[in-house]
Amino acid sequence: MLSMKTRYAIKALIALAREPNRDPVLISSLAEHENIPKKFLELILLDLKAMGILGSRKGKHGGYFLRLEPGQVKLGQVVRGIEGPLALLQCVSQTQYERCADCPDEKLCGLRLVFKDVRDATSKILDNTSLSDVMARVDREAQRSDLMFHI
Amino acid sequence: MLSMKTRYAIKALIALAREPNRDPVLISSLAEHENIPKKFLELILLDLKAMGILGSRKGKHGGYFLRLEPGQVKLGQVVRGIEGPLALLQCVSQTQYERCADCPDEKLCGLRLVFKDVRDATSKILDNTSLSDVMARVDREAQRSDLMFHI
DNA sequence: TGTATTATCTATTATGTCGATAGGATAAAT
DNA sequence: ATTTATCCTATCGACATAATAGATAATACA
Repeated sequence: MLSMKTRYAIKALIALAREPNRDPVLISSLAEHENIPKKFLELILLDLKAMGILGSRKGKHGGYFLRLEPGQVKLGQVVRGIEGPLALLQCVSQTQYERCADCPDEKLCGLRLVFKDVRDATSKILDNTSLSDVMARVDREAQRSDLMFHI
Repeated sequence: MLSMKTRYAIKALIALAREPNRDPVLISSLAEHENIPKKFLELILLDLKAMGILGSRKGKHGGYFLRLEPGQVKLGQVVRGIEGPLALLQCVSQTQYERCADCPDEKLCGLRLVFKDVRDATSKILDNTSLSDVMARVDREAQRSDLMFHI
């Protein structure tokens, strides 16, 4: 299961991606609109800034803003940065590989073979889905249900 | 990441699936061969028994044995039973669906749309991979590396 | 019947992570 | 200088994880 932290992170990013002029958005306003505890959100945004995804400005007219194009920010990067590796086993992680302590022969580990497939499938999706993809899907869905409503 | 418990469970199941005559295997022998803390393994096997996958016999000549055909035991079932839902979000879980507390409109949640795809991809793999599939892949891999050795 | 053998049950422990909060330090604008 | 905001460090309680301990119940066999 994804942690709250990761979910908040993605929600915040999508909200910031929807901001028209890349104007800085206040933490408090973001927290309020997205229903995220403010103090918790502070830490999350700080992380996202450290990852190079967000920029910030202090003082009046300050806040957080997207530093990259929404199409450039992939969910895979965000999840890895906040949550940790996508893989379900360390020994199949690309970014955080680590040998299993007790594994006698990694080549012959059945779990590893299967969960490598799982990881590949997961990263294939998350590394090819950007913030704009997510927004586009939501918008399409919104349009669809709006159409349904008018029948 | 998968918990140790789940990893131990799958390893134990594969070991039991390799047992030729479905003879009961001692917890202690299983624990030793698979490098699993014995007392911990006890609890795991108990769970697998409750799930109907294993049977057991007490006393002399007792132990645990597979109750189903290795081809019938899917990794998806095992992971769900020990670890919990495959989905990364409750709101896309088939077996443990639960609405997100704060979500204003589930239909229009971008996360949900993406992580439903991830769940589908994951369960497509794990629900179609049985213990015999895992064994077969390992055996094939063993043969391959054995061949390499003899060149 | 008795005894060794083995799984079963219940409780407990240590350690760590998660979600969240608190309070002050720092930087920018006016 | 003062206000406005992010930035930083520390801390909290609740829960999960990985493992251990010890007593109980069932079975085989002599």
